Amino acid sequence: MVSQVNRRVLIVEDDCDLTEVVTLHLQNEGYEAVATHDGRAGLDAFATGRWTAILLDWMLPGLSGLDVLREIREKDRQIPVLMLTARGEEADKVLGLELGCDDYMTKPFSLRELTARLNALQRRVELARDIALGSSENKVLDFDSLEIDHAKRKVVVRGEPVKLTLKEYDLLFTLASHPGRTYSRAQLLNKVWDQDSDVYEHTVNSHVNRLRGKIEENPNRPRYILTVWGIGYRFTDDF
Amino acid sequence: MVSQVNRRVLIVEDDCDLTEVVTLHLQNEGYEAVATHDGRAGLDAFATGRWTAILLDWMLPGLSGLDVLREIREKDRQIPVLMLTARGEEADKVLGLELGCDDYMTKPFSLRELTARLNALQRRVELARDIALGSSENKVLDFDSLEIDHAKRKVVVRGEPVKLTLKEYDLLFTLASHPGRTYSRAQLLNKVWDQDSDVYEHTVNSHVNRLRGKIEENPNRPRYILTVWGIGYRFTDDF
DNA sequence: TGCATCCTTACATCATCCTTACATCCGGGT
DNA sequence: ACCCGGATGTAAGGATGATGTAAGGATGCA
Repeated sequence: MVSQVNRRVLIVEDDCDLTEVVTLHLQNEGYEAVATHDGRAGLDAFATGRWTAILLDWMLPGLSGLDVLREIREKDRQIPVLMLTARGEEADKVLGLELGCDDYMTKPFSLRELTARLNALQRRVELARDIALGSSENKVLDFDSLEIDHAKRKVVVRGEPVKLTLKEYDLLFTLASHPGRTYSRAQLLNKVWDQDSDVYEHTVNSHVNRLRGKIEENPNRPRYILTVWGIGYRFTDDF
Repeated sequence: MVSQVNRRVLIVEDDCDLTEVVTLHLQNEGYEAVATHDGRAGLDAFATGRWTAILLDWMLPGLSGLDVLREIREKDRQIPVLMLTARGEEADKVLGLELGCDDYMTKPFSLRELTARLNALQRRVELARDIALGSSENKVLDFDSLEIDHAKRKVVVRGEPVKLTLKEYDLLFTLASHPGRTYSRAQLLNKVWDQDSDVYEHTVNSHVNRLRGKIEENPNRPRYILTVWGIGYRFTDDF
């Protein structure tokens, strides 16, 4: 599961039964969730600025959901807003989305889908923040003394950068992406080599051999790339 | 209306009638839209790196939409993906969203809602990019003996100002903006050259060659602009 | 027209890859 | 325990295709 550090959702919805269910469910999913029951209270809560997302009902007593959305967007263009509504009218959805909400769900909705959509939204803003902060978006596979930085296609073994060729790298990355999973030579040919290149399966052995020579301490007693006799190869899952 | 500069959508959907309608509609809305009709073609198109969003069908011949999503997310965690599907199953939606798509629509859908959701997604990433750029714009990239002043488009190497042509500068800046990241020639063509200029990939080599001649001490043993064999080029990150 | 820049082209050079041949290992049957 | 056949390990070299390089013609702008 993704790191759900400090996701705090403000719920603005007048139906108390619904808010209770949603609140509990989101709390179960690791969110901090607080409900308010009309637009004014919602805006006051929003003003505290402690929220990472907002769940906003369309139909509210007093200020409408749209009014609330508008006021929110005047102050904060960034915070993700997911609107809820009993109406399924296309025109309403379009209007809501154009006014700056990020997603739109029609009642009745499934709690799991609500959570999933909320998660997707939170993931996106968290990603954006990470990038803005400069922490690279690199996916780095990190095994005990073997690191694979896929964005840079760089491999470091026991502290030393290692120069791998195209095929060597692709082969390693494919295997290391699913530690413990066994790939036949044919499967590796399909993944690493061109689809229709007619290449001997033995070629895989050859490349595995050179790869081991570069990343294993004892190539004849490999620790990372293991042979599955009669089947193929797998990356170890001893981590 | 928000600045709709260069929104380019890649559509991956096997139903040709549908893609045609969607393509036309999106073009009407100011998008550049191109359709591919199976997963493999979609991934190939994705690899060019010229898209700002992806519209992805769940059911595809060959690779499934989920497979495509997975491969896309391995390479790019950022690009917004909107999934389309005939199924309305909650479990599917949840799965898709958890695997990293940003929104999910069930067929049949309204074109206006599709556009609205796509707009909302694009707005969000553009916002994120603006924020990210705001913090790094006008920055002077300063490598050990190579300075790039982007506001002035001036480059100084080992104390000496160097005169670069338009393309040379754009190429250098693109690469140097993300040290360590590898760009394929196709990606560089898309970033540095006009989108639809049909230029040989070898042209990139040619420019890299001249650029090296101007900024490298030993052009045949480059220190800044490195070749990634079989892939493309990258700016060194040895700083 | 003159100039700078760019794209193409042709050719040289180089890294990588596939193959090949042979050694070694494994597992099952006797 | 031994042997055998097939699977795997190993290393080297030529073929292949990618990249480096330089020159010249095309293009656009002053």
